[in-house]
Amino acid sequence: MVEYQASSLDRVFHALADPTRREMLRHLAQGERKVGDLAAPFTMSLAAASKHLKVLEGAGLVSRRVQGRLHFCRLEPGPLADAQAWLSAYDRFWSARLDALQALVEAEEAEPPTLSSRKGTRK
Amino acid sequence: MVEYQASSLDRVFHALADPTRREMLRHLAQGERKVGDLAAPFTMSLAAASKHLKVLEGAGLVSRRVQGRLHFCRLEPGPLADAQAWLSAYDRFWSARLDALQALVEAEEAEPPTLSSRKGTRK
DNA sequence: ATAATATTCAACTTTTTGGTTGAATATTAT
DNA sequence: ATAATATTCAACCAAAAAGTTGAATATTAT
Repeated sequence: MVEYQASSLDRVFHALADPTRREMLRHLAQGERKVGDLAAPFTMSLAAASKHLKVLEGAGLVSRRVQGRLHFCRLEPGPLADAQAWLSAYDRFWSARLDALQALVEAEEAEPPTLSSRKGTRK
Repeated sequence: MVEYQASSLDRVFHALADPTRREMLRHLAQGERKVGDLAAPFTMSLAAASKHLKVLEGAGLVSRRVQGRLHFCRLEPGPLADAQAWLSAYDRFWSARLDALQALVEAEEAEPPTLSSRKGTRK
């Protein structure tokens, strides 16, 4: 292994690979939340939830503002945009796939099925 | 932990969280590749690279066609689209951020900064 | 000052991950 | 038949991840 340092994308995708953390982000999308509020929906201990939050922070997906004993977390969307940018390099693949499907459908619409047409009759 | 089964998104994001695997996808974006060709750029053993491929397959990101002793891998873009769909739920956050920036820039272009200009002037 | 609340920290456990090596399997070439 | 090639499999190892519990810290309320 000996990976001296995980890249930013490594950390972001890793952070997103856990359902607890994705759920936390979903809540944060509604606005700022206290650590305790973010932890509440889960059955795990508060310490465990706190660790998940640290992973999200480590990936830059969450920032925190401490006010007294309360820690308010907020969503930081930048790294999500980075992930999306990486994925968008592959857009052409599924758009190509969809284009092919659509072309098929349109061809069928233009030329309605006859007795000789094979299994593609829809609607 | 006790996670009885990882969800599809879990597997996809996990697969993307490793730079070796992302690099393999990048090569696969050029077209079909043999296992050996995919492994070649890396210093790790072939067995290790083969395991990475299995993770990609497990996430549905790669399929394989065996022809004699050659295994040809191809990119399966569907799960990437799923990941992108999940991320797109957060589009509004960074677009909001960018809109704010753009508004600032446009405001500066329209009305060049003066001594009295504050930061909130829009359109 | 004491108690309650919000959160982290430290130590520990179990599972998963990412890597190794050597042997096994299957296919193709000589 | 033998050798070379392409790939996986199995056993193992070390490090990281995900969880636990109990103690520590800091803040607010009584």
